[in-house]
Amino acid sequence: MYPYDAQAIEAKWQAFWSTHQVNDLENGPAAEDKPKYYALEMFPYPSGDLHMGHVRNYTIGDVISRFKRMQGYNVLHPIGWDAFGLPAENAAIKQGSSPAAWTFANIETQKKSLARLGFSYDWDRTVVTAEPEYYRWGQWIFEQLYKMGLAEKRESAVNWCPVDQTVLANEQVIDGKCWRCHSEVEKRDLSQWFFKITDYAQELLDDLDKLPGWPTRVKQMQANWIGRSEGAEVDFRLCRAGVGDPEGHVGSAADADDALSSEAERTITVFTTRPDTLFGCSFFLLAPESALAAELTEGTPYAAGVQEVIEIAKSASAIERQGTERDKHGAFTGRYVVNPVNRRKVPVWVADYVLTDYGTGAVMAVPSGDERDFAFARKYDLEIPPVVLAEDDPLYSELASEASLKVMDVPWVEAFAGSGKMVQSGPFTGLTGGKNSEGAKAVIDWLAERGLGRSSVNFKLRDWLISRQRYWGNPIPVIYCDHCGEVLVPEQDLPVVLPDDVDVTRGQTLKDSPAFYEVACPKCGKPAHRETDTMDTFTCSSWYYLRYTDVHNAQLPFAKSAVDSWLPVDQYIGGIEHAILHLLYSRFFTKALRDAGLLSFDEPFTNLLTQGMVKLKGETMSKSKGNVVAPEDVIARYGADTLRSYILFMAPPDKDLEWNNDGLEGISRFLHKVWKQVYNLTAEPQNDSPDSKPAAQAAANGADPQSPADRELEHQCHRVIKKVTADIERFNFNTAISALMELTNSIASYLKLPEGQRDPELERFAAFCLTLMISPMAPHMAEEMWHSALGADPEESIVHAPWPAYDPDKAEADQVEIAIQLNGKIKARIMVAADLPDADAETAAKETLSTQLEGKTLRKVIVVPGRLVNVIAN
RNA sequence: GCCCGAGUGGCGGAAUGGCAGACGCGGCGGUCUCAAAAACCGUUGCCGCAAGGCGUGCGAGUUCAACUCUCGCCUCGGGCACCA
Repeated sequence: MYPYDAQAIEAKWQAFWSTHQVNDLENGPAAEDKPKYYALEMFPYPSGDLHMGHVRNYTIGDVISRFKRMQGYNVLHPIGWDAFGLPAENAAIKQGSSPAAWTFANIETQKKSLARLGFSYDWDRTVVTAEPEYYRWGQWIFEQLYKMGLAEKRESAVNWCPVDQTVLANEQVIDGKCWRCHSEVEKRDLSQWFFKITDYAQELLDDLDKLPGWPTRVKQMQANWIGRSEGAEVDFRLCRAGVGDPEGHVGSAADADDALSSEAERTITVFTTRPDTLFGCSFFLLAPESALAAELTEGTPYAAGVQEVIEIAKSASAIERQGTERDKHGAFTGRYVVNPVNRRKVPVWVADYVLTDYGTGAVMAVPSGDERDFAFARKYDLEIPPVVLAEDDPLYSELASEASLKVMDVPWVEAFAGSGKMVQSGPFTGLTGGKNSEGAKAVIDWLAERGLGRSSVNFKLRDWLISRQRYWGNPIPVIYCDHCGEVLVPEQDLPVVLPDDVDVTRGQTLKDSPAFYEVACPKCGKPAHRETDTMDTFTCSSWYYLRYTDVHNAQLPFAKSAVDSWLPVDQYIGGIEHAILHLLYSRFFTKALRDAGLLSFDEPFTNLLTQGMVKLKGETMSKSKGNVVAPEDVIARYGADTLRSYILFMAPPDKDLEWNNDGLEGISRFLHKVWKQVYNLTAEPQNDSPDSKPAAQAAANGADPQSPADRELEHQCHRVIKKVTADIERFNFNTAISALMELTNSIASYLKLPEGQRDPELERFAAFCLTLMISPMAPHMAEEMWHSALGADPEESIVHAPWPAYDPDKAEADQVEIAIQLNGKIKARIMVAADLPDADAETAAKETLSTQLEGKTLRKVIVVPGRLVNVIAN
């Protein structure tokens, strides 16, 4: 035996794995009879070297990959880089270099670190999104989506980050701030490219049910984000201008008749989830910045009021967004609409809490049933007629059978938004009211019969804004021609290559590269210019997992046969921060590409593991806080195997991990112990069998243990194989390592026996088990022991060794300790045979408790085999 | 406000409704050593000399038996939030 020198061993085997390409996927016929397994970790963004979060993510994926390989799967385990994006530009500006130089240098750094950690990637399948071989196909996919009507350019109010000088998708605005630089996001009206993810809103929601292997938390977050609401559209007729009282209060039915009969004005449709409260609608609201509000008030004395609300909304947004209770602002427009259900004439106001881009931008206000409308009505002194009441409300007994509106104001301090009984609601009075209630359905039916409304569904999800006014991204393959308009770059001209003559350090953009910008129209040949926006980096990461299956394809982004045989990803692993962003976009891409006929599955990731963060003293590690533990420092001191094992052992993978240097010492001690034991176990003089494969032989033959100590060690080996196998399958890596520690403790006891009393075959078997089982976590050390202690074929890697099997009989103990309870309280523990019949266990328990049972009446005896006997007596 | 999680020794954490605290860290005691480190051995939930008692955020309930299931709270973490 020689001392465990992690640095030397790790360098040696990393070189071996690299030259022998042990982790490359065998695509040959030999692999065809093996089941496929696609293990994937979210690829890194190359911003500097790897941090502990990466190490955790990739260690988990590596253990799963190695384990599955040993179990006989054909494992696809690739890596790549999400290489476009703003940080590269910012770094380039800061350092006076180029985004490409910075990015590719970081990729080299990370590549070395990944190799230094011993991760078993198929390096032949690496994908880098900033390389034309990859982004070409991103452009191609854009064109497919365009042809399907899923990509379009349109004018819209969009999120604009003034610091990063670009627009942002809804998903990239967190609490009103830019997800990257945290500056306040503004609204701007711009013409931008969108992917129509909303076309898939319903399917994206429904198919969450097809993902039992995803954490409920993530599914819940996506469901919230998609935000489906069921309800109805209701048509309100706008009264002719000049009708109504100037106060802006509810008018009479006669007024309404007058307004409607004299001139059929336009219809304004609203969306509501509470059609059952329609009778309680006492005013009507428009978003202040809506075109309709401007149109209705233009040239009237009310225009100034509306303008004021718009100003308030703009100026106060920063502060008010932070507050829990935002003050509401509104103004009367001078106009009225007619409530279709009772023909009451209600005033139209603008209110800053009405969103332009949800529903129709217009709202029927029911102050008695909606908190916001209630607050607005109180502030502007508008009527609050009660229409849905809780049955224990004192008002209810008074109004239970009242069909017409009598009570115009509720005495409450807040709105009642719950389920209750409908009152003052004409023919619907007495029905149950509430979301999706019988009353709501009855009102929808009534409206639908008369053509005044219809059931409807709304989503919070917005289309995905993919334009970015930045250089370092995938160019949008579109040319603008004065004659032909918007023209796609012909497929044979792809990729549109990102030019390298743009100097971002001088604030240049793609427009400043004439060679890029000035171009002939592909249709008419006349001078035209290219789109200068690039695509959101999330478009690059929405399909990289497909490209891995067919990285070198020069005809297509991937062959259908390749993705259909490898996908969906069996296990995806990454951080919770992508619960909505990347994971929602990727699901959308998969569905869109399926509809384009490019693949034939519905969901990209069957199982998802969201790993917890690595923290130091309760805080997230970050360079700016200066509380970073650098992986390279830990590797330099202890080696990669120790770091990997430590990170697996300290916490279950989905929980946050608190960094602790003492724990690191502990795991290091454990690995040294394993090393020492494996060499001690195999140090016995061997029976001169140089040619055979002793390890495999030991496993096949098993041992023939004689002594109780032999039987105990053998049992422990089988028990631990069973446990470690089950634990890794459930990703309980921490308890898998605990079980291996237990095995080393058993081996330590066995090794205390004098040499003559130990069975060399059994010792080899124990060494064999320990080495194989630790190999997914500590692969370098395992590989060294596999060869130098267990005598494996010098050309073969432990990567390809089969996972050890256990004998179910031997995995169970012969003797077990059972608890003897009297009335549920433990009184004694006794050793019995594991297969002791219940009747005998009962007898043994009664004997044990004989003195305590004296003078008592036996009521009942419960025997749980192998665990306990509970005697009930009094 | 709404929706998810999570609360177990000094610490990280274990427990298909069946012996709470596996495993590790730390602590204490010891062997070896001139000494220390390393290594190894023993011990370690709390109170108690002991017998024994108390213990999984709090309060009820179901059960022979509850960390685990049910109901009602408390605290912490996360997500969403004027979505009609």
